[in-house]
Amino acid sequence: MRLSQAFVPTVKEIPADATIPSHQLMIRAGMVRALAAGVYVFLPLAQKVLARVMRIVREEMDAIGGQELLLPSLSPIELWEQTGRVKAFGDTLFHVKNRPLVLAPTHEEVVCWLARNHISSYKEMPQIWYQIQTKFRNEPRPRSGVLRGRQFLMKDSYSLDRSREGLDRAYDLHAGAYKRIFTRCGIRFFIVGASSGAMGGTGSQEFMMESPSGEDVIALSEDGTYAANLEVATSIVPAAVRVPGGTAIEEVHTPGVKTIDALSAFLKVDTRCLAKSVVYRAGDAHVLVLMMGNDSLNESKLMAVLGTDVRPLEAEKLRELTGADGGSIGPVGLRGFTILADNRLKGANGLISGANRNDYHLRNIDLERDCAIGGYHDLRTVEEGEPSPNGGGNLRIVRGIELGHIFKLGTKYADALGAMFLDENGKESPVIMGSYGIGIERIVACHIEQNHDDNGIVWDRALAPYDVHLIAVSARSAQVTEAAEALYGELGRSGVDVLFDDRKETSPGFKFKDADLLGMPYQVIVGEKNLAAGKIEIKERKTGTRTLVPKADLVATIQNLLS
RNA sequence: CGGGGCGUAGCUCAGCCCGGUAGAGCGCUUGGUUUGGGACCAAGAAGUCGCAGGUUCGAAUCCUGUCGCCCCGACCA
Repeated sequence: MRLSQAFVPTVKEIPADATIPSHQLMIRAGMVRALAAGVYVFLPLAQKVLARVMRIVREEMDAIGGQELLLPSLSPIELWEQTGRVKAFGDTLFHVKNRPLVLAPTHEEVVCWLARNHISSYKEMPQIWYQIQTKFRNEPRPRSGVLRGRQFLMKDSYSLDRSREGLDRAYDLHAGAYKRIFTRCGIRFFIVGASSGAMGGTGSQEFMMESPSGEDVIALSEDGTYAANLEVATSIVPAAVRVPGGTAIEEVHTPGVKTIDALSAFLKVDTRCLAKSVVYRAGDAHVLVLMMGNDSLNESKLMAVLGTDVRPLEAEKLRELTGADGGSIGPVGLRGFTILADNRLKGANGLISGANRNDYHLRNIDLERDCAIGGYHDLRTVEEGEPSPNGGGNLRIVRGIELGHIFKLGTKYADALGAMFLDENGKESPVIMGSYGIGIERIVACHIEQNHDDNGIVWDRALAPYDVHLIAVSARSAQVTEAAEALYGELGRSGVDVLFDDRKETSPGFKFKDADLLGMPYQVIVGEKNLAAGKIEIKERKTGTRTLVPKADLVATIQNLLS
C-alpha cells in the first residue's frame, strides 16, 4: 500500500480524551476514531490487525475441532426471559424499542436454542461451536479506548457435551487453544482462577495480562504458580486463638472510638483480638459479617456465599435495627440479622466487638458461647505480602486486563431452555455446556500496551498490519524514487507485505516519525547518500538497530529476517 | 448510580473570574524555498463558541435546564 493513497490519519498530538498508551497510540497511528462513547470506527490499519488476530483465533479454534458459525445479533427477548437474564443483565442489555428483541451481549441463549432444536441424541455430541462477532453491552461506563466498549468483537465458543468428563475435556482443549492464541499474538499473559459470577457454572479461569490500566485485581505468588482474581484469592493467615477458661463478657466504655485502629490503640490490644462488624443488606435480609481486626470483607465472596447481591446497609436503617451507629455494632444479642463470620475467627473467644450501644464495646466475647453464628466462610480479601496458599512465596497484588474467560457452565441454560438429549440408556438429560470468550479488540490493545515505546507502536510480526515500512527519504530525488519504486515492486512480488511511504512533499523527519509511530517490524530506508554507495538501510523497529545492505541483497535479507 | 472535570476551527488549547462584533499553534489550500528525525516564507479558507431558554442595550463570558464527552468510584455476564 502506498501511504500517499492510504487512509492512515496519523496525529502528532496526544488526544485529550485518551489516557492509556494503547488508546492514545491507536488514535495517533490512525487506527481508530470514537464515534460515540464506547463505539469505535476501525480504520484500514486497525482492520488489518483485527484480521490477523481473527485468523490466529480461527486457526487455533479449528485445531481443537471448533466449527465456526454466524449468529444473529438480534435475538427474541423471550429467550432471555426464559433464562432470567433480562433481569440479570438489567440495564446492560440493549433493548430494541419497536420489536420484542434485544441486541445480544453474548450468545448462550441462541446456542441453547439451536441445541434444543437440533441435538437430540448423545451420539451428536460433543460439539464445539464458535463465532467471532460483534456483541453489544450497554456498559455503564465505557473506558480505556477499545478495552471496554459498548460494541465489541468477541470470539465466543460453546461446547455441548453429554457428560461432565466431556465438559472437562472441552474446557481443557480451550485452555490449550487460548494459551496458543495469546502466545502467537505476542502477549505475555497469565491464567487466574476466577469467580464465575452471574454467568453461573462451576469452574472458570481468566486469561489476564498484567497492566496498570487493568480493571481487575489479581493476587499472584512470587513464583507465578498461584494466580487468582482478588474476588476469589486466598492466602495463609493465622487464625484466631482460643484461650482456655473464658471469662464473662464485660462492657467497656470507649468514647468516640469508631475504628479498629482507634479501638486497638485505646484498649492497648492487638487488632487480632478485635472482631469488626460489617453490615449489609442482602435482598430483604440483613447480614452482619464478623471479620478479624482490620481484615477487609470481600464482597464478591460474600455474594457467592449468599447467592445474592449485597449492598452496605444504610446508616439510618442500621441505627433503627441496632440502636447504635457503625463502629459500635457487634454480634452479641443482636436481632434481625443473619450473622456470618470469616473463617479466621472460627471458634474464637476472648474477642472484643461492638456493644450495639454507641461508645461501648464488649470484651471476652466467645463466638461459640455468646453468638448465634450462621456460618463460617472465607470472606476475607487477601493482602499484598501474605503467603500464597500453594507455598509459592508471598502474594503480589497487581492489576490486570481480562483477555479471555473460560467457563464450565453446566446445565443452567439447557435446563432453562429445555435443551435435552437421550443418553445411551434412553434417559433424557440436559446438554452440558461450556462457554469460552476472547475479546478481539482487547488482544490488539493489550499487544500495544505491552509493545510500545515513546515513539509509537512496536508490532510483533504476527499482528503487524504490514511486514515492512518502506521509506523513500527524499522523494524528489529521481534516483531515490526510482530505487524505492523498484524495491516496492520486488518486495511485493516476493510476498512481503509492504507499506510504502512514497509521499512527495513530506519531509524525511516526518516520515521517520510516522514510521516509528505505526511500528512495522522493519523499516527499509532508501536515502540519497546510502543509495549512491549502492546501499539500502534496514531499521529494526524493536531495537532501533540499523544495518546497511547492498541494494541487490535487500529482498533476500528482508525475507530472511521475516522467516 | 455517587463524586469530579470538560464542550470555542479538523486536532491541541487560550479567551469566561471582571459581558462590548472570535483567537493562537498544529493541520488544510495556493505560490515559492527546503528534504536523514514531526522544515521555512508569504497569502488564504475554515467556528450556529454543544443545544435550548432566561437576564441584559449587548452573552463564548452571567443564570436555569438539557445533551454529549472524559476521569475516579460502584457495576462488569
